[in-house]
Amino acid sequence: MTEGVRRRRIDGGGESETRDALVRATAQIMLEEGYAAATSRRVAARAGIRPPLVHYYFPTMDDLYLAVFREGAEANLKRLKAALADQQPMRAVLQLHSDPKGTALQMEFMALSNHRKAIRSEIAAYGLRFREIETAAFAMLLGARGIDPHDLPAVAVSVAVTCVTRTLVMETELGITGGHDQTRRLLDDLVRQLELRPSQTDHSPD
Amino acid sequence: MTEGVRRRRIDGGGESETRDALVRATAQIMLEEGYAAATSRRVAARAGIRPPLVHYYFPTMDDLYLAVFREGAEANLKRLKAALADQQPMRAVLQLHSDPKGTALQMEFMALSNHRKAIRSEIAAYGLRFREIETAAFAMLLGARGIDPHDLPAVAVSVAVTCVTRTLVMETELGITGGHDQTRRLLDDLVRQLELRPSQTDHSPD
DNA sequence: GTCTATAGACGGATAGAC
DNA sequence: GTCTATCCGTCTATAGAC
Repeated sequence: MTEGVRRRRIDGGGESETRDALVRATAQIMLEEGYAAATSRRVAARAGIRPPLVHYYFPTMDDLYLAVFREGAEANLKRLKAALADQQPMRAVLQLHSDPKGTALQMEFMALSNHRKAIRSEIAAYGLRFREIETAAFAMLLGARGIDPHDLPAVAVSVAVTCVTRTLVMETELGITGGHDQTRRLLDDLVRQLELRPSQTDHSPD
Repeated sequence: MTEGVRRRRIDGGGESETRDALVRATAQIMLEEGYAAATSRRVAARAGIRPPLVHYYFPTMDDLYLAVFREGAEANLKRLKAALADQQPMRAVLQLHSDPKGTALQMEFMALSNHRKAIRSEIAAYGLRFREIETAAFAMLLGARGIDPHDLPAVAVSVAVTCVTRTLVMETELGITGGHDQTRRLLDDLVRQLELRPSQTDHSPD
């Protein structure tokens, strides 16, 4: 198996310990100090290697950023599918959406995509895939409840869940939490209609 | 942050044409290419001056970023107050929240604040002020409609409006628009209760 | 107020030894 | 695969002439 001079190993994870350490280090730095701090020298230091080795695994920094995004996105889609297979899928999905690290990383990549066009399309593609899967699952839940899609479209629930959870996480990171509980209750009112509880426990005082 | 040696004119706008041009240029570059592209050299070029002059008006780049944020925030609060005084306040507020440029700039500053702590507290303070004003106004509208704050808290409406509009704008920028119309309808259902249309103003309890 | 010149740090990326 | 050494570009910021 001969390797081209310029075509280096920027493929999927699990093949090289160093490569995986680099991806992990980059994600951590992006989370802690923002994407602008994830320079080749700093990710190398965090991963315990020398800077030039970064370019052995990732010819350009964009390749590294894309690897971080792709592996995070793939892991997230796996988590989504697991959540949708949960006994209380809505509870599990809301919990997944409310993960602070996932949201923060997503924000960093959105900012990055502002001047790295290669990353922008990747984010959009992932966002579409995520929403399609979630919407299909919600549609089934709504259908099982006999809810008319015209009254409450599954895609609207998916979008609304994304909107509320993401913004609440961002504000919480900033230190703003006023009104969050009340807003979550609003979302719960919307979302409770989709939850088929195993024991139909009703604890909502109407 | 270097403190004290040189105290230059980094105060409010309107006093220097060059200073205002710098602030405008910085905002434009942040919008078009992201905050990382708003370097001293590039904002100088866009403003038609030489790089060192940037530091005459703004000792550090953080000072410049803060000026951009402060002036944008102040203008936005003015717009909010005008919208709340509109005959159809909810329509006007929703329109204000849906401004793509305002949202995009806000996102850039949130990303910036990740590793520029001085900016973080400024954003939080502005966010709190904005929400307080909006919530107070919504509370009056809800009260005029005789709606129990326990059923629909004004602060929850304010948060929900922020959540949905901001996320929809961000997704639209990315090229994702599926489900947006349906979600807006959902928000409208929530928000319509607050709108006192001119044709219905004769019905005002309390 | 605006400029030229430049210091000094940091960054991406490559060559080539081992 | 990993290293040392290095090139070259860009950045923030300052000094000082005008």
